[in-house]
Amino acid sequence: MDNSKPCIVQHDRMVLLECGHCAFEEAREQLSFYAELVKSPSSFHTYRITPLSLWNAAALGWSATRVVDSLHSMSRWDVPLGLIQDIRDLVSRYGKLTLEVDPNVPYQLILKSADTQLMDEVIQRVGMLLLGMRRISMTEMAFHGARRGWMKQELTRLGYPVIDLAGYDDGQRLSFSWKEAGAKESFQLRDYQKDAVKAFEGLPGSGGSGVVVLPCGGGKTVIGMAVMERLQCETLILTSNTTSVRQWMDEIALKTTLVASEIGEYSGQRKEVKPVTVATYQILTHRRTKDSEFEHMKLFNERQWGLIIYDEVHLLPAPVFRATAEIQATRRLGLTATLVREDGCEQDVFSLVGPKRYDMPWRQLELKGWIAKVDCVEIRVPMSIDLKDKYHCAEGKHKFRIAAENPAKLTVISRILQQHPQSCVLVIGQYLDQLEWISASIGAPLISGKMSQQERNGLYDSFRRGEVRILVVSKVANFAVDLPDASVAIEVSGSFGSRQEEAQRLGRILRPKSADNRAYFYTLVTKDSKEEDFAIQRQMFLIEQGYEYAIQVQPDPDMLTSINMKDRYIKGGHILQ
DNA sequence: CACGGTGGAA
DNA sequence: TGAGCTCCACCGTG
Repeated sequence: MDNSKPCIVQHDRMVLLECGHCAFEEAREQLSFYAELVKSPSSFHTYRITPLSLWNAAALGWSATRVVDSLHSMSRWDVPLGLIQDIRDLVSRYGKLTLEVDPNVPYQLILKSADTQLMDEVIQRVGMLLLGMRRISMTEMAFHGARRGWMKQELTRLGYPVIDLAGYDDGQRLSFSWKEAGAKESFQLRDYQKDAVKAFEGLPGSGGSGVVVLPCGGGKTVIGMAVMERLQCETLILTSNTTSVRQWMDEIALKTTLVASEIGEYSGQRKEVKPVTVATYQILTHRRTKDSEFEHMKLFNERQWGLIIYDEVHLLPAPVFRATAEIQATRRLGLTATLVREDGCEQDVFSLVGPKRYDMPWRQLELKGWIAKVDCVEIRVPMSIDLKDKYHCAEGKHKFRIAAENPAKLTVISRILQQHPQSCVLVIGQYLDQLEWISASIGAPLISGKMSQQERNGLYDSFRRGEVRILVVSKVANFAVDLPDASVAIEVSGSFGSRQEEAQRLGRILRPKSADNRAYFYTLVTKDSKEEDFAIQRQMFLIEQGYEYAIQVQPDPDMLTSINMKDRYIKGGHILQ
């Protein structure tokens, strides 16, 4: 055993990383390339090496040897031989199969592999299902190009992801450029943004489809536009909501020579199809009734798109995968801050949009000063004795809510507000009752989905101007792209364990700060309740990105204090000005 | 036809 | 494990 090493590598593909070890940071960085974090109890982070995590590494150019060497250099004991073999096997599978066009038969593709045994297996496994597929030699199989996406999906499921070299249609040409240097709007791509664009383009023949992972505030729209600018073609942009649709349109009009008449909005309100069209996912998947057809999917074929951009690709809904399978000859760029999905469709993103081409760890952007340095604190707030009784008597499904709405959280909120007397603060939560109560108690306005868009905008503006220092916000914070930036966020409750949600919320305070470039993220969790477990699950993604949550445990309650507090509220008095 | 409100879907 | 929010289509108004 070698205690100078931070990891324990197990034969079941799990890797335990000791927190607080002096080589922790470096090991975390290495693991982030080829493993995914699955658990993070206090003393050891648990990573899992999965086929998909290895294939994404392979797509970034990692060899099996490099993965094994990396593990070996961090492992306390010898890396299990079985695991080494697994890694060699899995990594080698990536690219055993390639997809190319048949130079002789139009619309025909050829699946190739030097491994004839593998070819036999593929024929056996997918051959029956696919009409018109035929073997043309020991190492080659031909099929119709319309099945390209379907084939890639099947082969990934089979465990042999194919490298797609069949190329792309360039689509209708569209000439434009960045607004010229010297103009007021001119700007420079940051180095990492240039790298991301280059990584997406790949070497000639490869690239042209895949995912770029960047934190909130990393400039994803800029990367999308930069890819468009390189390709000079008509482009379809899909994104999550109408505000984001307008943002894309505004950004494009502002930074490029494209003019408004060339940029269309395809949403519930407008149905424009122009050389650059921005649409919501929701309109594509909209159906009048449960089993009528998707009437807007035709958008994919309404023009000769040369590029499709999937903004927030982690939200891509299942029916859009199906449509995506049919347009594999079109270049595809996925953009996201968190490639993790809670529904296990990572594999479909991988096979249909493409592998991860670029990933910038959040902490590296922080070091360079592109985003704020954030202190994350988890505060464990005990329940009063009354509440403990209520909690233990409640049925399973009510327990979580009782814990989440623990009124003792209010004292902590007040204390935090006092600690940051000058800062702009967002109080973010899940339950409207709780938020209304908090809003009334601290005398700060509440923004929820009930509030009209106009009223929201008014409050956003006051907040931006500094007239309102504290905003209480519901789940609107998860969606509202126009919510102003703050430097302190207090999460008072959250949903079961959505890693995405936590990332979104942290993203609200990541924009660089003028003075010391620091921000604070507090998450309030009721001690000894189910909420603790969900909090851990939520935090997973950010821990994977290298954030650490300092844990503060509040002393057990003085029962009188919390009763007093409730009385004061009921009498309508504000606890804090 | 521009609205605001309602109900269904995810 | 479920509450909350958004988006879309429809249907009234004036």
